[in-house]
Amino acid sequence: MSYTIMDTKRNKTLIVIIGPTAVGKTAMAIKVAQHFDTEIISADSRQFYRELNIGVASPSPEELSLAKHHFIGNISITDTYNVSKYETEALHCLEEIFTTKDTAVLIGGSGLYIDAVCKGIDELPDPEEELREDIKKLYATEGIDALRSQLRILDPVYCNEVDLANPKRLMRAIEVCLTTGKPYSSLRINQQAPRSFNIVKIGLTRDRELLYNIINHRVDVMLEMGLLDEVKKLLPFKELNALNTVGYKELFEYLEEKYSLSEAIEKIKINSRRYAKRQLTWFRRYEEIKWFDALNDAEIMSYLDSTNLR
RNA sequence: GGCGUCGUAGCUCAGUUGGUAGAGCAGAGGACUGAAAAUCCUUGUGUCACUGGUUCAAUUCCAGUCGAUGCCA
Repeated sequence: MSYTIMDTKRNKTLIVIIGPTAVGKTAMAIKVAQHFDTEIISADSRQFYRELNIGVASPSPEELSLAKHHFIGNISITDTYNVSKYETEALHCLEEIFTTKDTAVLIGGSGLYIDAVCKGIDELPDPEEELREDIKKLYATEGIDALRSQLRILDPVYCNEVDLANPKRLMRAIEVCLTTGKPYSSLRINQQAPRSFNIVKIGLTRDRELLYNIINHRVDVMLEMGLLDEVKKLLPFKELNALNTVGYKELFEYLEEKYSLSEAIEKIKINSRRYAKRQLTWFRRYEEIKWFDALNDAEIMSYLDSTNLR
């Protein structure tokens, strides 16, 4: 019995492709998927939304036709979604793929979502909308000190670990304490979840200055492709979390005449660069990862082949 | 060509009544457990344009040179 399980695990591999925005992940994922004749699971927290296309650099219809993609445009900006749901769905999807394939490709830039699939996340309650609204209100009216003193009562242990300047962290902790009746810290076990497949991580990178040039240029291309029209249509939804997104929030400000179009475009470029930088910071802590120049497909393929995937 | 103003961090500029300088932005580093393209933290040494002069000491005062800019011809 246990023999079968072990044997199964030995034969299934998830190839995880990560890297900063605009580095060329989409194209590489397709090549890898074609090479191993398999499917792609996206871990991009903005490409989930079917209403967001140009601004989040979703794969084009042509690209989508080259390999089967999952989690691209699978939900709407009005849906409530989170890492936990994603983890569940992605694992189901993987299981499905592994019934006919030995390999699958996970690709994306959202570190938290990558980790959810690779390591799992702790059992925590989903937010209750009313409670979250109440806590937000507390913060809005009484400020961050109110959150701190509230949390100090509910979970003094977590108070010593958390960044007390970060309102979102404080609000979530309070929320979890209140819904479970337990301290948030007692539920944060951070235990590696068992996974029935092997994981091979490869990171795509490029020279920083070059990457920034690519990002800047890609923003201009997005505008040429009609990003502004896409954003105009979404203006009524600007308060949704899904639209608190680089490329959209800046153009909303332009449409509301808070600054000029060229200022908005410059801000999109700056925020995209910073996003890339934050992604790199996150990915740098991965130890079991091999980094490649994003253009070096030959080397990547031979590395993947040599890891005995087939 | 003449007169004036300016030349300080990658950019925009402040400042030093003479004791070698500081803001914003950009950039860099970091954190990250159901909002994550989110949210938050840390981070400023640079020939003070160049060459001389005065001075114990010049980025600061003086002269010249170069560059930018404005006005006049």
